[in-house]
Amino acid sequence: MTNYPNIAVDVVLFSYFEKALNVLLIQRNIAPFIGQYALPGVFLKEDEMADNAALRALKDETNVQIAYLEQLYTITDLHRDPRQRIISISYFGLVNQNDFTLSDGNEDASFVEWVNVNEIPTRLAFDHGEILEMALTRLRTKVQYEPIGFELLPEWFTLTELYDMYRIILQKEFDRRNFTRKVMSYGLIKKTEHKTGGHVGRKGQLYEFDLERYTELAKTGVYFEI
Amino acid sequence: MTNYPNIAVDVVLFSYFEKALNVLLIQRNIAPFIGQYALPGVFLKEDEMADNAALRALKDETNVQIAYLEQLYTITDLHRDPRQRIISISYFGLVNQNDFTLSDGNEDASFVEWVNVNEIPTRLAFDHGEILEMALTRLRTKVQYEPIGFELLPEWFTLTELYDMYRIILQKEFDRRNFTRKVMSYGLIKKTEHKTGGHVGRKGQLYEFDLERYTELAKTGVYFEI
DNA sequence: TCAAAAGTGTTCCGAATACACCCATGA
DNA sequence: TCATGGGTGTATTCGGAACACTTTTGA
Repeated sequence: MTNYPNIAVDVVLFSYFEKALNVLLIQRNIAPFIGQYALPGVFLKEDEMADNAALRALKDETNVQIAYLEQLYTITDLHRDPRQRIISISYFGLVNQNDFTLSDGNEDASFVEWVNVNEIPTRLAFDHGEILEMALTRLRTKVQYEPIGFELLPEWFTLTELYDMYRIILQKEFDRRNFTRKVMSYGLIKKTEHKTGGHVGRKGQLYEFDLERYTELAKTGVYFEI
Repeated sequence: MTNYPNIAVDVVLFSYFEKALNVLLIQRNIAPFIGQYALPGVFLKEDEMADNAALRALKDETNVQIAYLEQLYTITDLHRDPRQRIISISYFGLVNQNDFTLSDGNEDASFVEWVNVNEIPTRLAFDHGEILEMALTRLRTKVQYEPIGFELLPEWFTLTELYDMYRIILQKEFDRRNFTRKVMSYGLIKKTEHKTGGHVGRKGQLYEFDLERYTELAKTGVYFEI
C-alpha cells in the first residue's frame, strides 16, 4: 500500500533510567534538516491507522514493547515542512525500563539515541521541538492524575525508585514519607516476595503495580493523584 | 484552492441557555447517512489550517462569535465513512449565550439545530456519536480545572446562573454557598454596576469574568478548580 | 402578603504538610 | 565500623463538606 505523502505520524517516546527522563531522538541523514535531531516518524499508509503507524515508527528504532501510547496533537500549519505541506499526527509514548537495544539507524536516520530531557538540543528538525514540549507538558500533567508513571519502571520497583521517578519527572521536591503514604493509600501497588540486592545498604522491598486493582478503581472513576 | 478529499474537520459546538447544555447538530440532506443528524464539518482545503476549517464549518451554520475552540482528536479508522477512507480532525468549541441565529441550512444540511445533550438521537451519522461523547467528556473534565465555563455565559451573569450552569454541565448537585465561596476566592469574577430585573423576586447582582486577573493567574500556573 | 429568587456564616472532619531518626547491609 | 540506601509516626494546618434561614422584590 502506498503512503499518503501529506500525512506524517511522529512519536515522542519517553523512557526513564539512571535517574533521568529521556526521549528518543534520531539524527537525520536525509534532507531536509540533514544532520539535525528529530522525532521518529513515518508517513501514514493508505490502509493504516495512525496508532499503528506510530508503533511502526518505533519498531524501526527500538526492540521493545511500547508500554503506553496515546495521541498527542495534529499539527496542520502550512509551512512546517519546507518541501510541501505535511500534516503531522503526533503521539506520546512510554516504554518500560527493561533492557532493550536501540537499532543502528535506518535509511532516514544515521543513529538513534536516548536524550536526557534536560539536555535536548535547542533546535530540532521541523517543529519537533514544539511537539516535544507539548508531550513533556502532557506527561507532567497526566502523571499526576493517572498512574501512567508505572509504565516507565520495570515490573518490580522499590518505593524509593518510584519516589525518585516522580521527583525527576515533575522537577519538584516533596516529602518521601508523605509520598509513600499517599501512594500506598490507593492500594495500587502491592508487595512482591522479592527484595533488591547487589548494592550496598539495606535490601529494599520490591513492589509491583496492581493492574487488577487499577481497572477496578478506574471503573468507579477514582483517580490517582500525586 | 482544492480540498483534500481524505481529510475532514468536524466540530462539536456547545451552547448553554434555558438551563440546558446544547450541541449544534445538522440534519444531512445528502448521502451518505441522508436524513440523520451529524456534526457540522467541512473538508480541509489545501492551503487552510484545521482551526480555520473548523471556524468555516461553523460560519456556514451560525452567525455568532466562537468564544472558545480547541482541537479534540484525530480519528484515522479506515471505514468510518462508507465512501472512502476519510480522516477526521475533530474540534470542540463553545459559544456565548448571546442572541444569535442559526442559518437555514446549506447544500449539505436541511436544517441546523441546538439539541439538548440529554436528548441526543441514539444514532448519529458516521462515528459522530463517539466524537460527541469525547467532546462531552473533555468539556466536563476541563470545566473543572480551567475557567472555560464562562465562555458559555453572557458577559454579565449572576452567581446563581453560574452555579446552575456548573450543576447542569457536571450533572451533579453541590452546595451553592460552598460554590460561591470557592468561585469568589479565586478573584476571577468581579462585580459589575448592574443588576438583573424584569423578573419576580429580588434583583440579582451581575458579575463579569475578570480576564486580566485570569491571565495574571495563568502565568503563575494557578488553576481554577470546582 | 405571598411567591420567587438572591444572599449569606459556622462547625466539623479529613487530607495535606512539615518534620527527623533508626534499621539493615556489604564493603 | 561506617557509608549507603531503606524504612517509618505524629502534630498542625488548611481546605472541603455539611447544613438553613433571612432579604428583597414584584405581582
